[in-house]
Amino acid sequence: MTAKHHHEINGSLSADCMTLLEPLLSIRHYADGELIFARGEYKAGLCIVLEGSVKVGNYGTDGRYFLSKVLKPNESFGEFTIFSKLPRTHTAEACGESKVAYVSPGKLKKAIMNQPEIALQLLQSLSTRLHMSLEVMDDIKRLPVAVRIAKLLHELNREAGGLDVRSLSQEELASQLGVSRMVVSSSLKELNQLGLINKAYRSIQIPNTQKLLAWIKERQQIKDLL
Amino acid sequence: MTAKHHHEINGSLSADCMTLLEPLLSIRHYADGELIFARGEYKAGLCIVLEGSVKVGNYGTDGRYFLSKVLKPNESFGEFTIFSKLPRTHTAEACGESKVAYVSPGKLKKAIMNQPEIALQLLQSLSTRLHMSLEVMDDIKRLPVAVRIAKLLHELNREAGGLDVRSLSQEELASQLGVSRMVVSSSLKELNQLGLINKAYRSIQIPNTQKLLAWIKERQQIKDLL
DNA sequence: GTATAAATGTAAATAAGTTTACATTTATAC
DNA sequence: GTATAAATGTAAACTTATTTACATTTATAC
Repeated sequence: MTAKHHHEINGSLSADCMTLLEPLLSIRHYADGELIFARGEYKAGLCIVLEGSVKVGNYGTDGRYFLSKVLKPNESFGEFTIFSKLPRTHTAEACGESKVAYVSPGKLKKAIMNQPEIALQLLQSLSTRLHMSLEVMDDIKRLPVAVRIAKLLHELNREAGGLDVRSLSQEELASQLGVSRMVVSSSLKELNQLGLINKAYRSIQIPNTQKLLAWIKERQQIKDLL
Repeated sequence: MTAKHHHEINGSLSADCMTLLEPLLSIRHYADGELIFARGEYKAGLCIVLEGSVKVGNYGTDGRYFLSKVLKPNESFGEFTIFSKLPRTHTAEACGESKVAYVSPGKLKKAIMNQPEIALQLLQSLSTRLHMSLEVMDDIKRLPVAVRIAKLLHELNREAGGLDVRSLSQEELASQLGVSRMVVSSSLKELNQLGLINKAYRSIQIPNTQKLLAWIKERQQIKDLL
């Protein structure tokens, strides 16, 4: 991919967007594990993670937990409660001490009418996230778990800014991918033996990002993009 | 779900939105199977299906085809090429004689700045589609194929306006769900034996929508929304 | 009508991932 | 340091879906 065409794929809100939204925000603090929104609630509003993280997922009738995504600062959720009048379909909980901003539907819509740049920013975030979501769905359909784990690790590594992925349990990886912990364990063993990762207790290092990426690309099943 | 809260979940563009966008559209006709955009292309632009349908998917390096979605009139695609400057990640092909509208990035952005209502409409479409996509991903993680087929049939049936789903091969269903034709065949057999569908050659009828929905809800694994 | 192509049915062998169960390692609280 | 909890390793039994292979049914072109 040429430099000209290289763009970070990231669904979080840009600094510009945060500046534009700042006057609209009501800020709330949450303790670790505290409920932010529950599945089924009709209270609409855009939420933006400012500090800490937010776990979005659902509890099955049998008590099992299905994780959808762990949101980090500048990531938003709940757009559809504003623009599509749908109820909350996922439960959001603070993951560690967290600071979350809230924007009411009325305020946001009014702001968009006055400052359409806000809309452009939100459109960027939503279109990127839709795109990422569709890509992940494609991956689920065609890639074995080991490759999907490799992609997730690479992604987490990139987001964290090239650092090693500390304090990340295999349980969490499994939850994030929607697979069992056991298959994560054996896949990581495989990646480790190939020298693509260095695994330790609650920690995975990627010694060579390029090498990992090359390994993934070989297994993508579809033609590479430029 | 109360009437007050009932909303059709649908990612397509509203009639209002189509009216707003009308002056911006360049229209093109495509023959059956004709290429609209190929994976990797950088030509940005929003596309809206006006007539016929558009198949969005990708061809694997081994020739296998992975279908993402079949788009029907008033459904759009390619937003992320405008708002996120990403290349086309999927190949779009006409599926039968089709009429597709095209909006250039410049025109669309300018129109949004002048008429922010357009942005609200696009935000609705995108947030709904993101939401639907995340729901499907949840389903993939926790539901057996038979239930996912039932949900897809119910959805197709609803979209088609309560009619039977004609001219729908099991191959297409399999492609859409990303599973093999054989498991679709046996799942349909199961649904048929339960009296939830009537299947025939290239056609599936749903005799009782409520009954099918009830069967699905029993198997959703998570608490029903209201 | 008949031949052909498309779609569907079915079943055995295989593969991938889950579940269950328990051992082992590592961190942390006291 | 030691006890305890959390995380990880591993393997067998099981489940689900794929692959391969072929038979059968249905539509369509001639």
